[in-house]
Amino acid sequence: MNIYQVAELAGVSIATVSRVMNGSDKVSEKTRSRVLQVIDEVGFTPNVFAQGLGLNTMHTIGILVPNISDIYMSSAVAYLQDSLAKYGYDLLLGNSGFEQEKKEQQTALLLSKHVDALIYVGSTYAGSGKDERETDYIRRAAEQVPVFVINGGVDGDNIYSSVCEDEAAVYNAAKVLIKKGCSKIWFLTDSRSYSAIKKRTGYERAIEEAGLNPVQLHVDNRIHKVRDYLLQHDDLNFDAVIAGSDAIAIGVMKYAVQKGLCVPEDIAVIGYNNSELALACEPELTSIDNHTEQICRDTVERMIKVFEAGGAENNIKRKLTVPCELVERGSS
Amino acid sequence: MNIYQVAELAGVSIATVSRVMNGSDKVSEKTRSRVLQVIDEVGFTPNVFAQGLGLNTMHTIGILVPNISDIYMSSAVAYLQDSLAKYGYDLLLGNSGFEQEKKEQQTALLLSKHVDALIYVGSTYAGSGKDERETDYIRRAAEQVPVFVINGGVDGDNIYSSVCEDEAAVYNAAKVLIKKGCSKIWFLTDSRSYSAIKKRTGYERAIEEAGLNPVQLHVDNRIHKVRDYLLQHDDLNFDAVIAGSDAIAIGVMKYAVQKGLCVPEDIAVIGYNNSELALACEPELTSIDNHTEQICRDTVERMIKVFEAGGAENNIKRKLTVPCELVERGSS
DNA sequence: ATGAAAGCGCTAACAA
DNA sequence: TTGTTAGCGCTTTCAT
Repeated sequence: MNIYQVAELAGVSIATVSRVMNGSDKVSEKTRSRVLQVIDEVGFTPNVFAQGLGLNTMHTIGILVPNISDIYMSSAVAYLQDSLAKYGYDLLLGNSGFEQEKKEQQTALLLSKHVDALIYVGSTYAGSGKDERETDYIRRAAEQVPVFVINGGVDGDNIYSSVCEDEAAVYNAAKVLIKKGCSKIWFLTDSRSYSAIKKRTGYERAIEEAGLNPVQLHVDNRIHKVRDYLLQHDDLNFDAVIAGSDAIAIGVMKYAVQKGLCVPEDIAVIGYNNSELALACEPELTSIDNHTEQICRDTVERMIKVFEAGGAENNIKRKLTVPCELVERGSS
Repeated sequence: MNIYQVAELAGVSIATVSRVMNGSDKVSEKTRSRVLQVIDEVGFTPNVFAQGLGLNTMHTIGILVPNISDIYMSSAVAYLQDSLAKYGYDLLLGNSGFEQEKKEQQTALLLSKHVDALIYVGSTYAGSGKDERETDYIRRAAEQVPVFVINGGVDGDNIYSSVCEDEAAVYNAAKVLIKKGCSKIWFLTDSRSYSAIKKRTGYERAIEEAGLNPVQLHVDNRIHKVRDYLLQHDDLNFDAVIAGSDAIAIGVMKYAVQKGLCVPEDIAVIGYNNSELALACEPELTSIDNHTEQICRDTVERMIKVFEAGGAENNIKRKLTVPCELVERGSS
């Protein structure tokens, strides 16, 4: 069923049908209702390809995540999907992994589908901050469509980012541990991304201010991997750990169990993301919540505004900063 | 950059460029390499809308999940995405929730984007099994594109489903508990879907065979909700629980902690899905693994076969049955 | 092996 | 208010 057949049945031209479909006000009530009647009867839906070919949009947003099975990413996608649906946008999903090449490749792929905007979820897309060229592909993408980066700062025209105050969050978390009397506080992370660096900076600042010694370990973001890694080293002597994710934090708790140590008495543990995992362990995990839901919803709101501005000069904020919150539970 | 400009630069007609892009063998080596050269230089990518308009496909698969932030669904999506990418397919994602109306609506939406196939993830799409009409919208969708249901059996033309042997899995799990001496084994679930019913059937069969008394509770799929629900009732007397999900199982463990009961000595617990949550708790959770990864990969393989058959009569299995596996850990 | 041209279904500019 | 028509960029059939 296409627009020609509908036009025929309604006894009007295709232009009129198109007008009705697009809610033009230059159609008489009579005609409109007749056309709507036919549309309804035959169940006509416009062909999105034909629409897209002319308008060069399909009301679809491309979303890139490094790993959709990560509980943090998948919640973000859920929030985005929910917000986008309210504005009638669909979601084309890419899973890019953490490698530069795949990120670029997936970006090209989404762009080739003519998405209306691109949303990158995760600080991995902001690169390590060492080399500007790491994020060049994002700037290139931004030449075609507005780009949004969730939880990562990328500079450039047509790029809008939201970052959470990871540095302050970890700084505060470390302070809390110090105040509780911990003196050998270690920092465990799985990533060398932009946000991982900010976290570390906050960590080091707090530790050094207190005249303590910062120790950082690099581990996999998997519960058992972390536990096993720690068990293999017998030169460990920390009395607290701040982790770059909840899974890592729980890995530390597993290590404690094996060693017969108590959390938080012998080892205090603080995780990151405040995911469902934080509620699963015992004691439950103190975790830094970076307000993903709010960031996602704000991002969609900004996106709509950018669309409305239509590429014109606008005063929409390029960089949004969102505070984190330390959710204290039994592990600290 | 479009095909006309490429043709111009290469000094050939658009037909030839099109042939080169599509790997036709009716192009001389000379011409081919000249065209490829130009394509590469100018970075030409064919417009997918124009392609789609003619061919009515965009090499995109629609995936529907009830809740992408659920760890089980998001892993499934990750596996699907990964397998699909190998065949050059992208993924249009819909989050439908559990309500009939939204499911139908999202289905229509994905179909309107002319996806090449539809994949439903989760037994919720198989309905409760009480009323055939609940799944009519799936059969209607299948008139347009091949439909695949992961973890749910739906009958109909052009519909391919994979179900795991939930009944046998729960039956065996219950047997294991009985053998360990448990006599008050309860079943907790959050769902009334097809697979929930199969699980219950397996549970009841094992319990009744042993001359015991089946008790089923209906709860939310949230750790703390389950714990609080149980805490509010003081007429509970179970010595084992089989749960419809890992989150529910962990909720039970939380209840045990509050009550000062030991797992598995006082209460043995078995979860479902073998997700990351099962590793986060202490003791770690015995859980039924329904081999999502394998199901997802098989589904994609079957999809490709269906495409190759091109709607012709084929002997591709309509219903795939996959066994589950009880992964025993400390909680049972 | 290559080119010309029709057609895919829609939107929007222009005419009436 | 309504209709006519020219694109949008590609694939494919039919000539050559």
